[in-house]
Amino acid sequence: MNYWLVKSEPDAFSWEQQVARKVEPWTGVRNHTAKLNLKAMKKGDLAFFYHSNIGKEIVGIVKVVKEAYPDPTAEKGDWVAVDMQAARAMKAPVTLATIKADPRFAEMALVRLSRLSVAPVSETEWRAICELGKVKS
DNA sequence: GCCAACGTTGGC
DNA sequence: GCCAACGTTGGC
Repeated sequence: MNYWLVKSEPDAFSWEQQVARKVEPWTGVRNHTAKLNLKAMKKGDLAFFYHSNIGKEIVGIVKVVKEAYPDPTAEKGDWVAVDMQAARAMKAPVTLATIKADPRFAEMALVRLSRLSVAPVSETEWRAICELGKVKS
């Protein structure tokens, strides 16, 4: 069981839309590092849903319900998508500012590789963020 | 194969 | 609106 963090600009696709549609393909990733992370996802893995640009906070948790398959939105190249299902909302959104201010998260990919849109999260980090967000991990 | 120029992402 | 970080492109 692995943990992840996926970013979306709420202008393009928000947590509210994810909740409304329940299961949604996670498409449009066009970065090789992010693609490798998508391919490493297993059914049942959990990911934080992060709002980039607007909000800059973790707002919910999604579950991988379908492992990597060819991204239907890609015109060429072997890009992949996974299907995500809304699992639960953070009771208290965890902001980037909070994460940056907390030394426990100094090594997080979210902090160190700010442009990476699909990033791994360690189990320790996962538990700590769930605590801050007041949801079960 | 190197590197400068340029484009994109995303935080501030 | 600016800028840092990073990826991509194209000339050589």
